[in-house]
Amino acid sequence: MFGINGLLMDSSAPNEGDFDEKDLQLLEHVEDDFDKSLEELADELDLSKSAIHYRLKKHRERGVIKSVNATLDPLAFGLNMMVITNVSVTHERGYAEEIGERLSAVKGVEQVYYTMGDVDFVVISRVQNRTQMNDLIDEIISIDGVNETSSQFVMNELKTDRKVISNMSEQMRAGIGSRTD
Amino acid sequence: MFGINGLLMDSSAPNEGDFDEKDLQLLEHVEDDFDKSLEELADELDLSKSAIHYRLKKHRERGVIKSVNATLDPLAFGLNMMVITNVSVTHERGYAEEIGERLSAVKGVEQVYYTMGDVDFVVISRVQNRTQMNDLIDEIISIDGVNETSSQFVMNELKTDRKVISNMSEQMRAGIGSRTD
DNA sequence: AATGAAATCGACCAGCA
DNA sequence: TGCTGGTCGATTTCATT
Repeated sequence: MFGINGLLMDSSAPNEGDFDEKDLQLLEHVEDDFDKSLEELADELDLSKSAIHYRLKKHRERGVIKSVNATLDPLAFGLNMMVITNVSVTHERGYAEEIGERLSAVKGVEQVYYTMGDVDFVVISRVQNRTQMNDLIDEIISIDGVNETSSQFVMNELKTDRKVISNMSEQMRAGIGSRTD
Repeated sequence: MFGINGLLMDSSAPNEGDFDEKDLQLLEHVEDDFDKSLEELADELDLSKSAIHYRLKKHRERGVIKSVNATLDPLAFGLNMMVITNVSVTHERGYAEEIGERLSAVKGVEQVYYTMGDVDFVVISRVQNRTQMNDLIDEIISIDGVNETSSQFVMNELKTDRKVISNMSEQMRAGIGSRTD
């Protein structure tokens, strides 16, 4: 269950790459901004409006486009403090998954990663003030199996975007579909 | 026009909260799924289609909704390895910002945080294979001013969503607008 | 996989509470 | 300021190639 690739390659079918350059351009565009009209996209990519629509639909059906979401400004809700917490747990195997779920359920927690090495989980959270930060860390510590935590306060979010495609190098773009690991 | 708060309410203004319960519900919905039709949203929130449209437009104009984006599946592009890298830098102040920019520009890097404490940057990256992972870490090390790095391989992404609103506790929801830190 | 026509949906406006 | 109802234009869908 916890194989190296096991959890990353699960259920929702790892869609093998089958993209031409137009697809990558299109996906890069909509990843960055889904408000663009079909016409704009059609012009930029030199395709007909219908073709754009057809491709988008296909990518949705195949799960390449998982969803379309509004991106909200956390500051608009007073969420101006961010913390990165390293969590180590007591190694009674089997509990890891449950602890991960518990961590994910803590209010204010935004990201949870299970990692190899001495630190077991990396938890990224967002809160409004110091009181909430203390409460959040207390809640994490109180989870059964959590051994030790150490937190770093984020002073500046330099990059937070999830732009999968524009983050890729040329090499990565070339490597789509090929499995050379 | 420019009252007591005038200067605080300017242009790029961290938008002070001014949300009723309907706003929060609406924003929670569109943050989770922007594909819902105005009609669906109108039904769920007991408002007219026009009212939903009106509110969404307002939130956009105020920057509460920063953008609308397609969320892509990284696995569809073979990006099935994730690394969290702690980067410490030589403390010649003033360089930090430039180093942050350089880190952000490295292909494959998804998130960069500048933190307090002994570790200076936390960098989260996504690559397709071990070769790319090594290349990426080499590139980070080669950045001028970077002192030391230590990386953790991510075995499982338990939570990666940026659902600002659904991640908030009741206390946080109540705390919108009030500044009690 | 792409097209064009027909049905559906969202954007905008003037007016109103 | 927030909302309504109606109109117009854009988008989605579908039958065809």
